[in-house]
Amino acid sequence: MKRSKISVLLKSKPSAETVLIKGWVRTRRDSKGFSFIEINDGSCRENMQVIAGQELENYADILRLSTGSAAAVTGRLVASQGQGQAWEVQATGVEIISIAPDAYPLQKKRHSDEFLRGIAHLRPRTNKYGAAFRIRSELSYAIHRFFKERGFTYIHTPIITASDCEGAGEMFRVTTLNPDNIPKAGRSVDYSLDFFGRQANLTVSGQLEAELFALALGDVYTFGPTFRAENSNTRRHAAEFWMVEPEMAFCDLAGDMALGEEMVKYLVAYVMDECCSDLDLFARFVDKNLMATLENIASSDFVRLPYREAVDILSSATEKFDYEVGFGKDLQSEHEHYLTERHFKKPVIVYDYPATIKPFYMRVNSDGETVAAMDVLVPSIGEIIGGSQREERIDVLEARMDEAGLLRENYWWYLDSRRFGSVPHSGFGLGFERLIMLITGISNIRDVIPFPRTPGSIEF
RNA sequence: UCCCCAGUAGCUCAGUCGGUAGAGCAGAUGGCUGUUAACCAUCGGGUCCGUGGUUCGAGUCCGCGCUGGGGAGCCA
Repeated sequence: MKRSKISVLLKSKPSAETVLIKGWVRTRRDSKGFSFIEINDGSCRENMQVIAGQELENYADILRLSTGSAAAVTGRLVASQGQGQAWEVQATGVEIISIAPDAYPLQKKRHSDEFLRGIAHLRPRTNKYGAAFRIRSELSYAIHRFFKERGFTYIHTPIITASDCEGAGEMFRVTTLNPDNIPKAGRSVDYSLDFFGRQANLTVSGQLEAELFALALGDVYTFGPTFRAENSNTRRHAAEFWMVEPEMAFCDLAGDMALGEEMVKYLVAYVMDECCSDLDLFARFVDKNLMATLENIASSDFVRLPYREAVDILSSATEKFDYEVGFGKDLQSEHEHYLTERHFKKPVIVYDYPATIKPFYMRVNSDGETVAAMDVLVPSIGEIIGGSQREERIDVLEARMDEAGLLRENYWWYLDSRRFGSVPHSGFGLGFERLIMLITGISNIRDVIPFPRTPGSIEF
């Protein structure tokens, strides 16, 4: 018989038909003459309650099924006589696939996130992490669907790159040179002997490559891993994370902001519609205000706030800040929190930042001192999207590169895109893990990545 | 990288003024019951993170280190 997923069985109609389920024992409760076994197969948060009677020939063995053990159960799917679940399986056969010894670290009680991080190979077997990673999967699908519905083309930009993308952060080196015997050309490393014949790194952004494809295919996006070797030790940073980067030809900053807002709302609404059961777990046990927060995001208009006005608001706030506010200074975490959580109480898009604090590729505004940049700030998480209209005028772009100390010859291909058929275009980067944090209420990025990489931590 | 906090049973934690180790859950055994974080009883269970020091005596106080967490910076 073909095995049925519990998620499918729970949605089916009563038929008393014989089914086969396979999964892991979450808990077992014995009664006189029979035993209740809760089986979870990972297809959904809910367990299937199995009734195993003493008439089963291996009943003595069934009583040894401990939490974490694996079993295959054949039986009739019937309406449950008890409270708490609609369905149950009256077992006609229980095959014990494997018994988990007492040393199994997961118990049928709440564990701390810190403890579970230490057993990242087992934590997806818990309700909370199973739900988190199912939502992560659903969100990935929703991202592709969002762009598909809008005619975007999915681009795979390179993971290994030679461009040091305007110093978006420290980069991981990619090399096949022997660290114990590095070839030198004079005092510096002779990269001509390295695999690619020059210095290579893991990508910190697919943006520059995505721009080239936007200027060919119109609307494109990337969705893949990104690497930052920054020594960041916070609940919002990881060395390896996933980023979504749409890039649109013939699009200005207003269109960029509109897409960012539309996308965040779409994804929030998607999970609210499609992941009710998993989301409910987070709303009940992780963040009591989660549903109100999500409804607020899905239904309210995001504030559009020029950087200058943000500075004015912060300057006249009665709140005391540790960091000074002023034109030319970047907004600090405390400022973002104030704007989204206390002043506006909803997502805020700050735009038109001073050119001095933004990278070379952002389009210089007519005032000459600001650039067409925008950050989408959300309560609790802070910056979830950073984007801009790109500088399409080659003379301005080259001047900005010179100011930033970047060598034009290293970006000849990027500059070519402005030389041949350049058009206004815009894009942004959305931190995928931060989005999951926003939607689930999970407060640490290490808990929304299956096997997180952070400074000093790469066990799994 | 900086600042702060924590580390005690398999897990979550308590441990008073410095006086020699506790609870709940988990486990084992028995009982009861269409149960549902099942329940009741009994039992077993400790390198108090490591190291050095103060003291008659350190889980407790002090130094150093390790690990984890929170905040900041950087950013998504």
